[in-house]
Amino acid sequence: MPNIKLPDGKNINFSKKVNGLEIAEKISKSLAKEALIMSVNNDLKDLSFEIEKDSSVKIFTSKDKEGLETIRHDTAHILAMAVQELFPGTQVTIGPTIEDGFYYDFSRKEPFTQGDLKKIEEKMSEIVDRNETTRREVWNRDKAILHFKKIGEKYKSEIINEIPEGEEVSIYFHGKWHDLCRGPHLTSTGKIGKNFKLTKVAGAYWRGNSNNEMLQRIYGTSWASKKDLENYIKRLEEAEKRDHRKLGKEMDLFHFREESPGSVFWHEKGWNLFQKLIDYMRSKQKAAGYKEINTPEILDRSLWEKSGHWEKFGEHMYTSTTPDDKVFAIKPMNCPGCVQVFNQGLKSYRDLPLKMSEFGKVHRYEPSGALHGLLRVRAFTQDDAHIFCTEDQITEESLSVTNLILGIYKDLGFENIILKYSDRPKVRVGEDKVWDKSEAALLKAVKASKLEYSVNKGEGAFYGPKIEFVLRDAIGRDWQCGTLQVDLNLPERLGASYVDKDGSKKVPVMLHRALFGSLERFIGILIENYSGKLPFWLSPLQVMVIPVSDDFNDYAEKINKKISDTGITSEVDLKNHNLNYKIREHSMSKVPLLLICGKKEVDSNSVTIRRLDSNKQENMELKTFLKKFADLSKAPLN
RNA sequence: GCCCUUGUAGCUCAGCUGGUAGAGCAAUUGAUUUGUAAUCAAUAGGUCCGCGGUUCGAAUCCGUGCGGGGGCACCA
Repeated sequence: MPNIKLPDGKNINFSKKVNGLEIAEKISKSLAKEALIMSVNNDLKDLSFEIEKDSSVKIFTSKDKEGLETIRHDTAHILAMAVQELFPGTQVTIGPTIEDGFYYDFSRKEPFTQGDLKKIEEKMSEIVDRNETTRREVWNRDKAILHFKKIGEKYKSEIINEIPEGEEVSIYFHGKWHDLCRGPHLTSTGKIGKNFKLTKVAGAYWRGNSNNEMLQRIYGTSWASKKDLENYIKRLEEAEKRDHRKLGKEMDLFHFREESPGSVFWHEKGWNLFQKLIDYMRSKQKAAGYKEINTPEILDRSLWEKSGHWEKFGEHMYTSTTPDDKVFAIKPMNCPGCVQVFNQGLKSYRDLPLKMSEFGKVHRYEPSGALHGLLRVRAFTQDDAHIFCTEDQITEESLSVTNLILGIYKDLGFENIILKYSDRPKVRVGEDKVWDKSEAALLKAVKASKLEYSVNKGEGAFYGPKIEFVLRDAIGRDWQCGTLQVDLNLPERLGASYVDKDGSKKVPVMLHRALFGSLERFIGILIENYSGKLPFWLSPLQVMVIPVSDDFNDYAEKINKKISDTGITSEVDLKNHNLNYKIREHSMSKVPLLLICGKKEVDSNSVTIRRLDSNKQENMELKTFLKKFADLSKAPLN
């Protein structure tokens, strides 16, 4: 006689054991129709699960996260089913849900082609139409292992083998097809609907380990309604439109070429943007008490051995042998060079905290498959700094770094920031006592920032705990940018010391910090965030002056000169094209302000502004224009 | 690095099953003198990514190297 408690507090009594569907029917006809799965005392269960004891039950539909996830999970099953019907001999492995969709990994000799995806999709639709009933069975472990071995599913039997003793081995049947699965699942294949799409095929290592066999992964997406699916596809298209590689080309900012994969060839405009960012940060850092330095790009092998990079980082380092057989490495990080600057001359406790910044270009030999436009390169410029301080100064210095970073992100249009705090990993250097102290100091700074943060246990660097700054862009994507790391290792390794109050030599604590991490990467993020429509002050070309016809070329050149003289980056377009053509061309290359001049403007010594993405015309006197935009064209420094 | 995929004019792309390449835009020249997102015409432009092979003949087929893209692994 189970008494079922519903989320709204109501109770329903049943005279005998009852399943989810029956409960839903009792609540309402429409709920029964839409019900997908349920939770019984907070455990997700199939609707067919029979409840014998008093329980709290919640029914989920496609409007709930749980419902949608189950739809995706079922779609993954149906994908596997379709693949095995079409391509007998293909082995199944795992098929979880992921953000916005699902995937399934298969083992099969022949690769799946794009054409196969179409066929598989059709087969999936067919399976949905067949509306095969789902049945759950609990099997004995050994029987299950034997069974999957016998039918040639060695990956499945391997998985079952690793299910802890005592845990149920549940097998889900959709018609005849069956798979080991934890569940829960929908009552039949018809329930998933047809709002799915297979998106791509890719390779993936079995169990995510690069020593293992490479499987074939099919990605897909599945939604509660056709509209949701369409919206998702629109979202992908929107992201594609913002692709910085495409916009970089269109805006003439940079390019890549074969001779130096993963290294940027900056064009005039891109380099202008790059320099603007550096100038801006330079001012901000100066105001925050940093001293900018610069250290060699190429340093002797012995330094890298001492710092530990040779051993820990060697496979990512470019090296160079001179004609007289000396071995140098091109720096992959700036820290050793910076410590050497600290080491030059005696340092006193009075010098601490000593903050040294460096826009250092580093080279790292990244695996070819990792390269991705500006976002993952082999040569990049870090907005790096190292703060030498005492243990007692860690919290205060971390806070001041956090404030600096947040201010800068805000100026650049990012206000949605999350912190990730990582503490000691298993393999590490330094005494636990020192770790205790530095972790506490760093965490205190994290809390004081009042930002949302997550703790990543054991994810810190081997030399110290760290904070990472993650920013969320205009279309909701997260990018990890800044970082702040406590280093309990390097200063000692490289023999850094200062003279304390009592005259004794002490080893300073070093904080590594980067604001964006990589200028190259950050520019990529900026472009995508703004769809190339950068804020006025960052635009590499701020103004394009366009005469209505040749007759006004002189006037156009004259005002272009005046505008340029105020520090605004301006050009004039005297090409033999009509006005419409020029407006289109410069709009597409994302120039924020177009100044049109013709007879009207000459007569009144004025300009007519057309802003990017607006077809309104604003006429104003040249004087007014200069006054209004000269300041806006500069970095927002207080 | 691994799997799949891809590489044709400055850019975007066409070129079926092998017969030494084509469009649009851009460029150049000329005409046009334009008032808010493509004026018209002519001209020029190519080691079809590199190397090797099959073939009478290769942009096309095969091998290999390099680069790009999508993932996986990596992001110390």
